[in-house]
Amino acid sequence: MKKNITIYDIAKEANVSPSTVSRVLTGNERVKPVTKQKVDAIIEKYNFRPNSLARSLLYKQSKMIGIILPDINHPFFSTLVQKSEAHALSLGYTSFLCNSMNDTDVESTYLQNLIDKQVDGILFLGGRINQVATDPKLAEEMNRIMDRVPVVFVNGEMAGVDAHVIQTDEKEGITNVIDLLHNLNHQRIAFLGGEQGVTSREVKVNAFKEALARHHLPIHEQWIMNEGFDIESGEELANHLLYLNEKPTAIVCVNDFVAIGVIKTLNKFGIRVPEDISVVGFDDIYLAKDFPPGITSVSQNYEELGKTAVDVLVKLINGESAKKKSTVPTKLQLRNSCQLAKREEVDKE
Amino acid sequence: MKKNITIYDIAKEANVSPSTVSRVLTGNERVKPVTKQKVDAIIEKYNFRPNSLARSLLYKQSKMIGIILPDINHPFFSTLVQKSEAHALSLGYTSFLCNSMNDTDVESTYLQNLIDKQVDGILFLGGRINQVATDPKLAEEMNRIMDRVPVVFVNGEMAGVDAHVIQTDEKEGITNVIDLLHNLNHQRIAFLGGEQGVTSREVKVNAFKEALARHHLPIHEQWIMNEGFDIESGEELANHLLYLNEKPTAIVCVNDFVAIGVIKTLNKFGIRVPEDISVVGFDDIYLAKDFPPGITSVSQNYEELGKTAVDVLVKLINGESAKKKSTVPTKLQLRNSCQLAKREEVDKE
DNA sequence: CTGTTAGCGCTTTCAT
DNA sequence: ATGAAAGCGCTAACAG
Repeated sequence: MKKNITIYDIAKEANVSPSTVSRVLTGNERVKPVTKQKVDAIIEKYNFRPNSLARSLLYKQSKMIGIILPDINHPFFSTLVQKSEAHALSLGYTSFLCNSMNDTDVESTYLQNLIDKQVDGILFLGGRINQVATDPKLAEEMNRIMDRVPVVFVNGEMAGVDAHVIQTDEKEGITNVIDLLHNLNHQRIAFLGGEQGVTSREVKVNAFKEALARHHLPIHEQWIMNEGFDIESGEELANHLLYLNEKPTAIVCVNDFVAIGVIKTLNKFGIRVPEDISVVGFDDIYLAKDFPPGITSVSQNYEELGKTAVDVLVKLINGESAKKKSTVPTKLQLRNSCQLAKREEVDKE
Repeated sequence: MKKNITIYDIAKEANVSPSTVSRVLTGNERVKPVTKQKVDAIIEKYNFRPNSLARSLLYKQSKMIGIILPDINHPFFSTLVQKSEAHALSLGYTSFLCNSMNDTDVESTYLQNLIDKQVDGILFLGGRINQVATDPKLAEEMNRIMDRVPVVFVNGEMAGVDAHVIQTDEKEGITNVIDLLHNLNHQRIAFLGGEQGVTSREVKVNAFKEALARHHLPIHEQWIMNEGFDIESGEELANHLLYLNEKPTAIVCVNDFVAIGVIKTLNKFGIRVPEDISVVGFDDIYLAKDFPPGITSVSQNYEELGKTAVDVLVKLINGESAKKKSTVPTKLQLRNSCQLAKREEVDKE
């Protein structure tokens, strides 16, 4: 391994002082063209690059941001993170991606680590900021972190933590779904998936009930079931649903994974989607269009969500003020998993 | 934002010298218990953490590694990266995840960036190390990088670059697949997907042909088609296949995404999987078991692949020697997308 | 236009 | 057991 070359080495070989090399490097101050060329040649020759750690130490900014997320394997997060990372890079920031696997201890470890590494700011997704009931210990920790660097929450909040927030308009998304189903004459609608106490479920359930009420549709509490956010949860919940003797004509799912699980189970029992039951998902992950029959889903505006989050964070880093709460609209993506309610089903009600 | 607190602040408040605080921090040298307690109390009080940039500057190691990957949205990579990141963390290394989106320019940018940030080592996946024909410019760049920090390639190689390599035994995987299909009496087998010139396809195609030959099965060149690695490619290729008047009884796909696309198209034309045509994928992404009818696939040993890669990298970082080339075995995951070839098809041959 | 100097925050000899 | 001083690589005054 080559010895680490420094501006001193360059300076010596060019017969100039380190400051001159530094000036050439930063371009902040004038250097005589001849000198500059000489220095540039040697830099080129050794393929020299300034140590950005040393710079960061001096500038007191590292041009690094941390992104804490609960699961990189989930298409929602991987897509969002990819957009965020790309935008951050275009702004000169390198990202530390930190996979917490939804474990608050891991989150804490990473938060600490990011602070130690002197990141300029942190983007926080999922995990502790998604709990309806905030753990005061975790909030307190969050606040201590925020004393040191700006933090932006994406799709979450914490009681007692006054962070900037970027949010998908989940309520709007679900409302549109119910409007659609209502227009398709569905009257018996279920909501499946998510975990109790996790906001991204609670917000949706509330919007769901509100929209049903507005359309004077019945709310069957036994059709509102939670379990988790993954495919297996969808399978299990659909199983439960099929035990009941009254069955819905449409199922709204907390996300596309759950929708996939639900469709799998329904199909297993010979129930066709959408002919017998309509199913709607949320997130519009890239699979939604490929999983048969093509899942109607609420599309998150990943690009805008990620971009906005990074923009707000960078503003805060630069000491500028930013909107405390930004909401990003959704878009209903129509596919084949929904259709008009069957006539006889409508008559039943 | 709180002023950045340093060991000097701690030292002053504790009436000791900065060196003493440092000693308490590192624990490398003895400090009188009373003094230590006093210092610890103040550290606690201010929630002080040493600036790891300053440390890195001194120690000449940053405890950061870079991971360059082509697409974080692809389950193969997201799973692998997650395993690698977790293992690295357990070894005290924080990871920079760098999404190149398969763009060699972006790769170069990131490589540079990682060097600047003084990472201790780099894990390289996909992209330029997956080309059968290595671009000399890119190889040269790679070599310059390797002069500075250790680099480990995962599932790839570059002509003229003498890097350590961790590889999935793709040949073994495909060979097992053909053995399976042969045992199921398939004689007419196609290979779909991948891009010409990309090793992870070429290796598989070669293994495919070799295995067919070994079983004295015919190789139909028109059934070996490439296009890409995504779902759309699978759909398109299946379309092409259906134009031909001779059709295979089984299709081996370069990966699970292609298999999903193939199944989608076959189903669209009323061809059932596995009743009419058997399909096999590769990677065993988490969807393989969920996409109907459940895709038989070659499972990559993500855990071991990631762990081995990180272990080798860390060895190199520590100046230890490591095996130049490690191969990780695969495991055939049987599901429902393959079955015995239909009798009449067998007779046809 | 360029060199000298000090200092970012930390650790580590070398003294005491 | 502890303090003083030097230095990691770099840049920004301050001189000249």
